[in-house]
Amino acid sequence: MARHSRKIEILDAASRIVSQQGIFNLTLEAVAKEAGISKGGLLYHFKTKEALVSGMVKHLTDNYREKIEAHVEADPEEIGRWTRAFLNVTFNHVYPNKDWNAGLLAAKAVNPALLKPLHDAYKDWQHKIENDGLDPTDATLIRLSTDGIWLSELFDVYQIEEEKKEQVYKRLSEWLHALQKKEVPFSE
Amino acid sequence: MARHSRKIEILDAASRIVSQQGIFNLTLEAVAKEAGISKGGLLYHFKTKEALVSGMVKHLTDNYREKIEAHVEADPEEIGRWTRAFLNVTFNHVYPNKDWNAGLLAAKAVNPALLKPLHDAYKDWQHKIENDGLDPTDATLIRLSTDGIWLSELFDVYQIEEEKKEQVYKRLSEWLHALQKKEVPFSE
DNA sequence: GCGTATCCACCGTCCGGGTAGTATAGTAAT
DNA sequence: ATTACTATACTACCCGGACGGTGGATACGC
Repeated sequence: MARHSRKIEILDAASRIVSQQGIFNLTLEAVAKEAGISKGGLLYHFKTKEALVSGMVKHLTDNYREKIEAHVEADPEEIGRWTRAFLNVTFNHVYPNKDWNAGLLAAKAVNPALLKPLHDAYKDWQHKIENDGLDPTDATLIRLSTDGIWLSELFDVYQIEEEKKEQVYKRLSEWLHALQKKEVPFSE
Repeated sequence: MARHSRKIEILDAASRIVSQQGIFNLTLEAVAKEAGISKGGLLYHFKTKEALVSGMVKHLTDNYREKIEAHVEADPEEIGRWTRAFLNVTFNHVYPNKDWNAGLLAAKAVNPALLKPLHDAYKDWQHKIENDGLDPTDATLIRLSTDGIWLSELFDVYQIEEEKKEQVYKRLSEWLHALQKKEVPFSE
């Protein structure tokens, strides 16, 4: 058995607890139980609670990064690559997966500085999106709408019907397609 | 002295603690101290911690509602009223005020069901925005971008320069203005 | 116009329960 | 011998909530 995958099992268990039972139930004992491990075993892998939460953020950031990079590489069209990757990955992978939110909430509660890996990823993407061969402000707006869907669902303020959700996604994709036509020269 | 304003002072104190020190420091004692009151006095006004957080959500929802309604009433142009109000109020009042976030985070942590007043407000606004005399999908996109700005800043994943922020706002306003021209018949 | 009863807004303390983290002793596989 | 744990016990602390006050304002009876 890949022994080091145990760490990821623990991270997943922690995420499940946060998304199903909330931050205040993220106790070391609860995580140990959910992961099918003893408290001592948990502390062997993560020396403090903060280290555990830090691991959650790193884990989700790595996954997010991987998915976006894979999408960019598989995209035959150069213009709008990053914006398209961000839209599609966020909408289809991140957004429906409640556990992504758990890391955010846990970090924000325990110590916001732990969000740094995610900040760095976003700084990177924002830069890529602004230099994606599209009008940078329009590309940024597509990014923001996408985040808006994700994050407003996190607080259950989305309040948009399932059917409209698809329409929004379609409209965003079409808009992105149209933006390709009025190409903006790459600035780098 | 308006004695019942004391409740609002307590709510503000609680918000300050959450936004400056995080959820885990939102203890009754800390709130009491920040509000310049004793713990017993605090419990007189809010019988449980949950009641306190519930008060935070209600307070911010009421403020949000008032501001949006005032904006709608002051708007001479009928088409796009609600979308414009949502954009302007969120961008200029809610978004720069960190304390608005505190209520969200506190409720999500303590008991997500406490967010109901805010859900109801959003449900209302979303309905108004979809029937604002504009193309409903485009209007929804404007709403989502606006939320995206607000909420991504909450997790510090905004990562967009100050200057670009204004550009985004301007682009959104222009877009809204352009949408007015290709009017869509009111559906109600 | 004076005593008194009630109520309001608030104070200070105490207690039971829970939690992070430490310690320690042991096990099984490599 | 080291790694990767299990199991249990213990400490030191903290927090929510209950409870029993208290001074001052207001209302009521006579």
